[in-house]
Amino acid sequence: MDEQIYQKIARNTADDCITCPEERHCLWRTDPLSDSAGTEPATGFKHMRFTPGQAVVMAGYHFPYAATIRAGTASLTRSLSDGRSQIVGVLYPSDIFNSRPALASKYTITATTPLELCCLSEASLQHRLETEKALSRRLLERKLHDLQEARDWMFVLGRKTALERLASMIYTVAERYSHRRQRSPVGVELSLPLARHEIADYLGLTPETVSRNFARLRAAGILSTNSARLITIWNMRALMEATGNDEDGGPIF
Amino acid sequence: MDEQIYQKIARNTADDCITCPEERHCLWRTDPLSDSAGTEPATGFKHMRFTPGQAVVMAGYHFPYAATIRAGTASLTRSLSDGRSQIVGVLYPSDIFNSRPALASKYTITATTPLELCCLSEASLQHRLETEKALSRRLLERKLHDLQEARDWMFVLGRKTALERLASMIYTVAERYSHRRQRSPVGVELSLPLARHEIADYLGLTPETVSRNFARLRAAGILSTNSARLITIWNMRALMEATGNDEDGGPIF
DNA sequence: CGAATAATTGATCGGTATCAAGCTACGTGG
DNA sequence: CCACGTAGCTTGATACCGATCAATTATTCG
Repeated sequence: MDEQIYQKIARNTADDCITCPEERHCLWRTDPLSDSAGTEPATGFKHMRFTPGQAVVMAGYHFPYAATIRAGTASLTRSLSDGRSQIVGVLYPSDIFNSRPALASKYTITATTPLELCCLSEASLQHRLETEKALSRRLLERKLHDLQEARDWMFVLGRKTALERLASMIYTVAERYSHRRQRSPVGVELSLPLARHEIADYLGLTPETVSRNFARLRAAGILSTNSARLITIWNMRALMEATGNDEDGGPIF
Repeated sequence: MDEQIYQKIARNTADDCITCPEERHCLWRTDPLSDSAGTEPATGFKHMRFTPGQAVVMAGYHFPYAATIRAGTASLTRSLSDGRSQIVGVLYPSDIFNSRPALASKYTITATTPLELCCLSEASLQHRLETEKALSRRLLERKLHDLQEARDWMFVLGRKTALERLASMIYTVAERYSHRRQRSPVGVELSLPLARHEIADYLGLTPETVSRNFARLRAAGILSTNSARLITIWNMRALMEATGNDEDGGPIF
């Protein structure tokens, strides 16, 4: 897959960062404190859309852009030829992937909801990394955060029970979307970014076990499942307790 | 714990980067292509030693240095108050940790063998990040590598069997130390960086299960255990196959 | 409305945890 | 140098959680 193919996918020929819903958190934004602030309008972006289930990159292939998510969610998946697969990261709006576009991707990246990307070519990325001093620092901060997230999830996969894993995922999603979730009279309604089999691959479980543990959370009155993706959390406190995490992350003696 | 306490631990008052075994791979080295090359000799380092089992930092506490490993190994551990714990990373010579010394550590960092660190204070780190252009790029590359390692390990924890996990760990260690491992007439002898209970915490298993699977690898003639830490690998190919990984990491259709 | 796909529920199996008992290696002191 | 004690490692018996296989129900989409 080369750059030409992706040219055809691009829907927005004009750069519309001004109307971008993620403009404030976008890594590609020109820093107001930067030397080039104002002198050079944001340029060189390519916007792409993908439908749920559609692969953005296949493992082992080359995707010639570094990208941020404008809207929707995507998954990073590591697979084995025997069919086992594990989602090693879920990407939400403002997240970055493929930060070294020159190298082949080690993961398959798949849209899990309707997805909009904002892409920057290898050349543009290199140019901006050299001219915008703050960009590499911002990128480093972001990747340090991703690293911490990955390591936190290693604990979930290595040491938590099925119920704790599911509760952990739902709680994380609820926190991630806390600024935009819908409040119904009593509960908190939210749309999960993953289908059941994707949740299973994220939690290191089977879809059946995920289903059974949704049933347990329902039976405990913690949440209800309105449709496959849509749930209402009735007791956020109990959900938090079901994650198995300590009350506060403070030091332990 | 503040800087004064760590002053006392420091054994080497002089900067001996010239004699450092990791000098070639050290992140703190002054880049020969850098602007300040030669003008400013490496300075501001503090060397520390720790004995096996000794904690370098406790989770929730502050360690006022960014550090690289000169010699030995250390573990990054995430723990819960109910006793569950998971090693989320093993640090080898030339690895970096605590790259944001201003923040409290989320992990407990423990020496798993006799450990020698080369530490750089927050102030020195900031200074070097600002004056040495290449440093932040090198640090970013390093952290992107760590992130990939963490995600690869997520697959191990989420989807592999006990035997595959153990084989994966041993194979990784064998690769890591391939440049310095001892070759006996037939086998490859190597010293594991972790004790059994630490291996268990790294693999998301119990020490009993780890032991049983060492027995299985022994029975298969793949390796022998000379002492708790020292093993001889007789069949590297079979060990690789026991990891469950695909032959090559290429794309799958 | 009907077909295909996804999700749920049920029954059984198996792998790893747990509980318990030796064993081994190492350090300490006589 | 050896007796002893301790901690870590190994091995055994049993239990349980989640996987697997199978059937049913729900949902989505043409």
